[in-house]
Amino acid sequence: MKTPGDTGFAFPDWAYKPESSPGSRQIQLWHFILELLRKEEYHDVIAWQGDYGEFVIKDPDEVARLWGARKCKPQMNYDKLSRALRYYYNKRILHKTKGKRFTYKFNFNKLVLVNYPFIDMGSAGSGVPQSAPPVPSGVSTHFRFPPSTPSDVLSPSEELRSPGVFSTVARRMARGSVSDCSDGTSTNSELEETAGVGGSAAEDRPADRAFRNLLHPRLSHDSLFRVYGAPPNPAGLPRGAPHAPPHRVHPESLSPFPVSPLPGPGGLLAPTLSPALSMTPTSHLPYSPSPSLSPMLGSHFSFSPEDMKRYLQAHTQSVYNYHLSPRAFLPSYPNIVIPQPQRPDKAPHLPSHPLHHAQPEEPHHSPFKFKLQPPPLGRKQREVPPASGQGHAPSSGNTASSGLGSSFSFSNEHASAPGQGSNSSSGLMNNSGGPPKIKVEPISDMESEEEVEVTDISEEDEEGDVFSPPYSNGAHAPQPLAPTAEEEEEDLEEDVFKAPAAPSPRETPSSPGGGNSGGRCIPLKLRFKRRWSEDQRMEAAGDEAEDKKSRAEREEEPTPRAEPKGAGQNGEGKSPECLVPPLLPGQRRVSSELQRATAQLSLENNSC
DNA sequence: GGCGGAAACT
DNA sequence: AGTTTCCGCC
Repeated sequence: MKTPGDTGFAFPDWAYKPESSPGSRQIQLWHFILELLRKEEYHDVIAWQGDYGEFVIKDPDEVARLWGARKCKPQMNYDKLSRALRYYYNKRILHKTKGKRFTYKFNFNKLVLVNYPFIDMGSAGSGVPQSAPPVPSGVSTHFRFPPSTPSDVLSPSEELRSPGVFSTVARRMARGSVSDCSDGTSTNSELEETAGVGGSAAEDRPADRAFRNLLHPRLSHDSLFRVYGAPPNPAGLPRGAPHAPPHRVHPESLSPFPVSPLPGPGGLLAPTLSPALSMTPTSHLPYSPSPSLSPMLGSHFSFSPEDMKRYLQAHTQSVYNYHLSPRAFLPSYPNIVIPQPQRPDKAPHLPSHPLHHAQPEEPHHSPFKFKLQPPPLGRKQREVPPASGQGHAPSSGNTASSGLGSSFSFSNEHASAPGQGSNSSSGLMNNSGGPPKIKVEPISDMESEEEVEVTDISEEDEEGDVFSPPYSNGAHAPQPLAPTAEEEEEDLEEDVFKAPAAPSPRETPSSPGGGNSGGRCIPLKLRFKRRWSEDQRMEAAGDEAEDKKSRAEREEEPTPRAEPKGAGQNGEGKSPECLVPPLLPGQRRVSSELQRATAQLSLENNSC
């Protein structure tokens, strides 16, 4: 079956970085989960399993303990942790794999969005997201993203996403920032605390040691994506191997790939195949390393229309192949490299020093020059708590340099905006408080329009929600089924996708030809931003569809009212999975759009 | 075990 | 906003 070497699920490294969580200065649970998942030491407590993004918590108590330690919440337990996890359902960051205990699944698409609400390719040499899309490791191909420099765009402070694989930890260590917990010392974040933090003082686990290993730059840019592949670690540690060893890792060579090593997945539960996330090449989609990509591989991108076009197309394709949502994906990763099936190991840039924590990686500059959205920097950076240092309170965080956490947050417009905002129960929805919100059944709005309607490539259908496979028949239009619930999820992604791509007829002031009205580069950004906002607005208006509660508030009028939510949530019914056939047409459309957009962008870019 | 409302906390 | 805590329900 697949290449043994690359087994494992790889999430983009940004996914592992706490900093990447938008708006949160502290590590978020999903980040933490990801961290644990990527470490072999914890494979006996939590491990990938089944489809891409699916993981099982083998030892709930331990996971809870670790989480509690991390957050300095000694009383944490699985019940609480799981509640937090459940909140992710609404956000669509996570899904529960039904029928399997303690098994959840990440929604990669969502994560992308969350992390890159504004995708920026880094202007002037700044960064492209270094992260990588999930790679179908099974196939030996892996993506390679051009490393980028966060530079100005996102976080000047560099913290945000460093090119390397490092997580905060590394950075922290490097800069000696404080950890969130009491131990104000250097703390290596993550796991370490486990040992020394919250109550369970040093337990003396190997974690420490292991932890350190984690820091290794094993994932250099190139290897990034395969993240869990088999790095220089043939020893037998199946790094992120998908299979779930009952205890510790076994070198066994189970099917390395996420296909579904576990029992059950096969056909039993539909959930196993989550189209959206599943990168499993074998599974539903024929992943074909599209040759088209090859040309661009490695080479850097130039903004010429041709390149752009090709590039985007390639991306599109690849995205589709991987079942990723181009919307989210494309813009993010301009230079995807998909190596032919070969040993991933050959990555050019391997970790130079196994033990060296420092990240060697130097940001390569990406050739890209435009940035889609200006990073809303600033804003909350200031929040520097009086480092109390001890206690258990989550103090500190990062003091000095860290300001970046916020960089990702949506700009104000979005923050409150509907597009995403949907969340659960909390106060959001009720801004307006009393007035009953009317829920509009959106039905098709978003797609109808101009842009791309790649509707579904996206996600969720886990059991219906993850991304639906392409319509093989070309005949079907996207989402013939129910435009309802699941569909709207995609909107989010669409936004992303659209934003950059489409020259909006209406709003974009900049004329396609002249491109910039006025300020060259900046206008572009603004344009995107506006565009984005608009899209969101539109979608919001229309999509509301079922989103359970999330939608309630919509963006209409912001009325800050602290009202205890009315709770009117609609029952959410999960639709049984419905796989949608592959959409070819959509794809095509996308390409067109992309091309057009590309052209426009190119022009503009040039002007810059 | 899992879900989700509600309130509180940071 | 993102949990944390508590709880009733299935």
